[in-house]
Amino acid sequence: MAVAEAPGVGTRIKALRDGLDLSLRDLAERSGVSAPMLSQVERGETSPTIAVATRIAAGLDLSLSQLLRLDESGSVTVVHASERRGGGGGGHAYEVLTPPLPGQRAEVSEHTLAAGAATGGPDDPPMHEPGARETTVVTHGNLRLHCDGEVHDLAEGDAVTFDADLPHHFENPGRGEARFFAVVAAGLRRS
Amino acid sequence: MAVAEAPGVGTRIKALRDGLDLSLRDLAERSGVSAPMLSQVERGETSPTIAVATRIAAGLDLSLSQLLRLDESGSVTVVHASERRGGGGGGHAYEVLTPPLPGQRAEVSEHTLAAGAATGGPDDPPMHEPGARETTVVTHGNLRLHCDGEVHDLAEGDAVTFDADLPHHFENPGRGEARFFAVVAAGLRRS
DNA sequence: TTGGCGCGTACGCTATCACGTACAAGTGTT
DNA sequence: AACACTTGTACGTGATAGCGTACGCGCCAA
Repeated sequence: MAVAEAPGVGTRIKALRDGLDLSLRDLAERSGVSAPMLSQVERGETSPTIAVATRIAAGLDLSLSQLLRLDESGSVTVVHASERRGGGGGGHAYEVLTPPLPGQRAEVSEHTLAAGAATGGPDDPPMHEPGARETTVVTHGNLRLHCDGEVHDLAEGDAVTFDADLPHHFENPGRGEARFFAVVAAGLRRS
Repeated sequence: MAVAEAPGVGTRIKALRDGLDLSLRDLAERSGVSAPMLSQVERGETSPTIAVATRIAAGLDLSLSQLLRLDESGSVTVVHASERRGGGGGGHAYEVLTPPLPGQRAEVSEHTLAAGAATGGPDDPPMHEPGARETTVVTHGNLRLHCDGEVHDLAEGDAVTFDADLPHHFENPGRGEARFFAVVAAGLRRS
C-alpha cells in the first residue's frame, strides 16, 4: 500500500521544506516525525497516516487541508476587462474575473441584476459543491439574499458570507439595477 | 499510533455516511476500504493513511481536502458598509469585508491607493502564509503589480490572480486615486 | 591530504494499519 | 416460534508504516 493516491503530496512537502530551507532533520524536529519517514513520504515510498500527515503539515506551518490543496501552478494571470467570460439571462448577467485554471481556489465574478430579477428561484438545487463558501459584496444598488429559508437585505457596500452549498439565490428588490461581486471559495475536485 | 490528531475526521465520516443513508458495507463497496476499517476509523481506533483516507472521501463524493475542511457552522454573516474593519496609511487605505470568523476561507477587502502610493515596497517580506493565492480586481483607476521580480499593469476592470506568498506589492502609477478589491484565498489555521 | 560535519537514505525491528472471517444483535417475514 | 437478512464490531493474520541506528556521500576547514 505504498501507492500514493493523493498525487504529489510527497513532492509538495519537499518543495515546501526546500522553500523554508529546512533539512529533513530540521523538519523532523519541528513536526515530531522521523527524518527517514519524511524521506519515505517525500519519495512516495509510504503513505503517511492522517495523524502523521497532520504533524508534517504543522511542521510546515500549515493545516493538513492547506497542505492537500496547495497548488504548484503559481504564475501571475491577468484577466483584462475585455477578456472576461460572461453569461446569464433573464435580467441576470455575470462575468468571471478569475482564470479558468485547475486548482483555482476562489472564483471571483461580477454580476448585474436588473430591477426585480433574481439569480435563481426558491426551488433551485444548490449550485455549489459541499463545503463551498461564498462572500458577496454589493457595489451598486440593493440586494436581497434568500438562503436556507432566511432572508437578508443588503445595501450598497454591504457584504455577506455564507455556505454556498445551501440552497440560496439573490434578488434585486430595488427600482434600479444592482451590481455585486461574488467570491466562491471551494476546493475544486482534483483531477 | 491510534491517537486521532485530525480531530473529528472519524465522526465527520460517520455523519456524512449517515447523511447519505449508507451502511458501512455500502461505503466499503463505494470506497474500496473494508467495512471493519471504516468502523475503526469512525470510532477513532485507527488513523488511516492518506491513501486510504482519499478513497474514503471519494466514496463520499468528496476530495480529501474537502472532507478535512468541512465545517458544520454554516451561518450567514452580514458585514454592513458601516461595520467594515479598516486600516492603512501613507496613501493606502483598506477595509475588510469578510467577518473575522475562524475557518474563513477567503478574505475580501477593498483598498484605496492615492496617486503615487504603494501597498508596500520592493524589499517587503511576503505578507501571506505559504499557499495563499490572491485575486485583485481594479474597480477604479490604474494599478501596477510588482510580483516576484515581474511588473504587470492593470486597467480599470482588469483582474489578476497570483500566489500571494510571493513578494509582491501594488502601486498606483496614475494621476488619480485607484480602488481595488483584493481576495486572498487561504485556509486559516484551524483552532 | 585528513577529519569533521551535515545531509539523505538503507536497513532491521516493532507497532499499527487493513483485510477477511465470523460473531452477536436487531429487524422483518412467514 | 423459526428463519433470513442487515448491521456493526471482535478477532487473527499479513502487510506496511514509523522508528532508531548506521551508512555513504558531499562539502568545508585546517
